[in-house]
Amino acid sequence: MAAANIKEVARHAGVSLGTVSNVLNRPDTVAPATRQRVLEAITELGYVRNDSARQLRAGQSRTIAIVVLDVANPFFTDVVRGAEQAVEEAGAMLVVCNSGEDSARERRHLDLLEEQRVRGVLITPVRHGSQPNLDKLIDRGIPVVLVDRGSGRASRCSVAVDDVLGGRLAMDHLLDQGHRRIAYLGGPFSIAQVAERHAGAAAALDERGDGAELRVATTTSLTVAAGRRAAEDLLALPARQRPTAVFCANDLIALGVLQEVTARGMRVPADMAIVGYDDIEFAGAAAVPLSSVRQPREQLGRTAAQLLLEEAASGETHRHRHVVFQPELVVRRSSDQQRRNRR
Amino acid sequence: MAAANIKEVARHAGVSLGTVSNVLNRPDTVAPATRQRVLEAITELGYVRNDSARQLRAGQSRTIAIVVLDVANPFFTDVVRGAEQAVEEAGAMLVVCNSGEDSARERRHLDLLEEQRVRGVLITPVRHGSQPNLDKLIDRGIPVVLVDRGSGRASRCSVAVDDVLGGRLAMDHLLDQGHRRIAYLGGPFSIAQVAERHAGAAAALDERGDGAELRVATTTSLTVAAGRRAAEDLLALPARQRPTAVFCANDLIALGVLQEVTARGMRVPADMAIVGYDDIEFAGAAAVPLSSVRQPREQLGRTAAQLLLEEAASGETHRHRHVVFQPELVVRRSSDQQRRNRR
DNA sequence: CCGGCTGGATGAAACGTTTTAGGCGCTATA
DNA sequence: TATAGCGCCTAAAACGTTTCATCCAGCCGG
Repeated sequence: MAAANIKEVARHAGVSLGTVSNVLNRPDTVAPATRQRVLEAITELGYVRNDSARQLRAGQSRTIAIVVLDVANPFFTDVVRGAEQAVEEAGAMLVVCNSGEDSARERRHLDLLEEQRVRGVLITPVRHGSQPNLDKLIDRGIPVVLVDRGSGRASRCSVAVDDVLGGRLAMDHLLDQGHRRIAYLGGPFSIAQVAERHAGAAAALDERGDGAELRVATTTSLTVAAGRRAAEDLLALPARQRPTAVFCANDLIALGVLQEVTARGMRVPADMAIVGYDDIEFAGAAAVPLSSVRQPREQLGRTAAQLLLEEAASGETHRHRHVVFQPELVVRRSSDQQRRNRR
Repeated sequence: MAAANIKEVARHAGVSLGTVSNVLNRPDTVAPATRQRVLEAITELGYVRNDSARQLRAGQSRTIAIVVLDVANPFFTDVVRGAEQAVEEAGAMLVVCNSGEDSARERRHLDLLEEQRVRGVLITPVRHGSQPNLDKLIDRGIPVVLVDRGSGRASRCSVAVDDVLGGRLAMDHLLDQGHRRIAYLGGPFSIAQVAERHAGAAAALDERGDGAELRVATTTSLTVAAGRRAAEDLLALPARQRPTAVFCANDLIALGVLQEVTARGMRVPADMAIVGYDDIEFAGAAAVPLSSVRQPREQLGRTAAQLLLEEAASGETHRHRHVVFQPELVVRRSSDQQRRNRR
C-alpha cells in the first residue's frame, strides 16, 4: 500500500494538483462541488499528507521541543504537561527530549533538533554559563526559552522560579527550628538550580550569623539513589559533627536521604530533619511526609511554551521577557519538631 | 543568518553538489583533499543538514515514537528510559507522545506521526479491541509494537507482562493473609491492563472458593487523585461491609488510597491492607511501604524498541514476536499482618 | 457589444536533499 | 598499443508539497 500522493489524488478527482492543495489548506477558495470530489478521492485513496515535503517547502516544522534534565523526575513531567497544554492549543506538536544531565546528550539532541528545523526549543540546560549550542540555534533564528532558569542574557526569554529565595526559605525555616549543624545536599553544581538554591541557603545563614554552620555534600545527580549514597556519607560522621538537618536540592534526593536514614534506625525529624525542593506529588505521601519548597510546575511549562509561541509568531518585533515565579515553603512532618510525635 | 544549503557549500568549495552529499554520507568515496575542502566550507558557512529534504528524498524519517498513557506516571517514564537506550544505540531519535488515557488525543498523535512518516511506533493503546488507527499505520508499512499489552493479532509485535498472573499473585497473597472482603480499584476497564489484572484476581478468588468476596470499584483514571476519591467511597461503607484489603490497578491509585485512609485516621495494614501494581520507585518509600506487583519496566521499553528496530530493518522477512515477562510480588508493610507493628 | 472584474481552476517553479548514470583521465594488463 | 578497469567527480532526476502568476468563463455595467 504505497502512500498515495497529492498528484494521484488530483488525477483521481480530475482536477489539478494545485486544487488539491487548496482543498487542504484553503478549502473556502474552491467550489463546493469540486471540494467534495477531492475529499472523496482523498478518503478513497487513503491519502495522508507528507509532512517532510510540507516542511521542506515551508522552511520550518510545526513541532516544538522540550529538553529536560530527567524525564523520570516528576518535577519535569509536570512541567512537560503544562507545556503540552499550551502547545496543543496552538495546534503544534511537542516532542520531549531527555538530556539525562549529560552535556553530550544535550548537544546531540540540539543538533538533531536543528537539523529538523524545529519551530522552537524549551530547555533546562545542563550547564549554565556560556551555551554555544543554544547560541547556534538562536543565530539560525530558532527561538529558545529557558525553563526553570533565569537568564542574564537578553537574547532569549526565560521562565524561572526564584531559587535563591527558595534556598532562603528552607534555611530560615531550619534555623527557626533551632538547627545549628545543617547540610546542603545536591549536585552537580554546574546545574544552575543546584548552585542557586545553595546560594540562597548560604546567604540566609550568613545574615543570621548565629554560629550555625553549613556543610555541603555534592552529589553526582539529582536522583533517589544519589540521595541514599549522600546520606550514607553523612551518617558515617561522628555524632557530634553530624548535621541535625539536611536541605536537599530536590525531592528525589530528599526521599533517598529519608530512606537511608530510617533504614539505619534513625528518626526523622528527631535525629535528622529533612527539607526537599519541588514538592512533587510523592513528597507529601512519603514515609515521613516531606517538607519541601513548592514550585508552580505546570504553570512554568505552560508559560514557557506561551512565550515561545509568541516569539515564533511575532518574529523580529519580539521583545524577550523574563518571568520569575515565587516559590513557597510547605512544612510537613520531616522538619517539624513540634509535630514530631503526632501520628 | 539564512541557513546555508548544500549548493552554497558546493560553490564555496568549488565542487559539485553531489560531491558534498558524498562527503556527508560516504566520506571514503571522495579524495582526502577534496573532502577537506568541503568540510572547511561546511564549518565556515555553518551548514546544517536539512532533515526535511533528506526525509522527503528517503521516504521515511529516522525518528521512532512512543505513545504512553501518562507521562507523569513513573511506570511509563521508566519504560521510556528503556526504549531510549535501545533507540539511541541505533542512532535514531525517540519522541515521546502522551495520550493521557484519551482516545481522541491518541488518534491525533497517531495522525501526526503518520504524516511525519515515522519509522515506527511503540504504543500502549488507550483501548483494547479493534484499533483502526493502528491498522492504518500498519497498512502503510509503519511497524507498530504494542507495549505492556499482549496481542491476539499476528499483525504486530508485542511486549507485555502477564497481567493475569500479576492479579493472581496479589489476590493469592491477600487471601493468604486471611482477608475475606477484598476490593479491586482501577479503571477505566477499557484499558487492557486494568481488565486483565482484575481477571487474574477474580480467577484466583474463584479457584480458592472459600467464600471470599471481591468488590470492584471503577476509577476514571490511574492517578493518585483518582485513588483518593475511590478510597473515600470505600470508607463511606458501614464497617461490616467495608473491605479489609484493596488491590489497586497501579501504584498511583494505591498511594492515593494510602493517603486517604491514613488521613481518616485508619491504620494500614491493620484496618485496611493495600497492594499496588508496578512497584514504582516511590512505592517502597511511601508512608507505609507499599506491597506491589513488580514489572521489569526498563526492560519492557528496551525490548519493545529492539523488536521495532529489528522489524524496521528486516522489512518483509520479519516474523512478529510476542514477548511476555513474568511479574513478581514484592511484599512490604502495607499488606503484611505479621509485620504490622514493626517500625 | 465591449471592457473589466471575479470566482475558480491550472501549471510550473521552488524548497534541499540523495541517488544514479555517466564522464574523464589514468594505470595496469594483454 | 588498444582496452578494460578504477578512482573521482559531475549533472540531472526525483521525492511531495505550497505558492504564485496566469488563464478562462461568465457576468455586469455602461
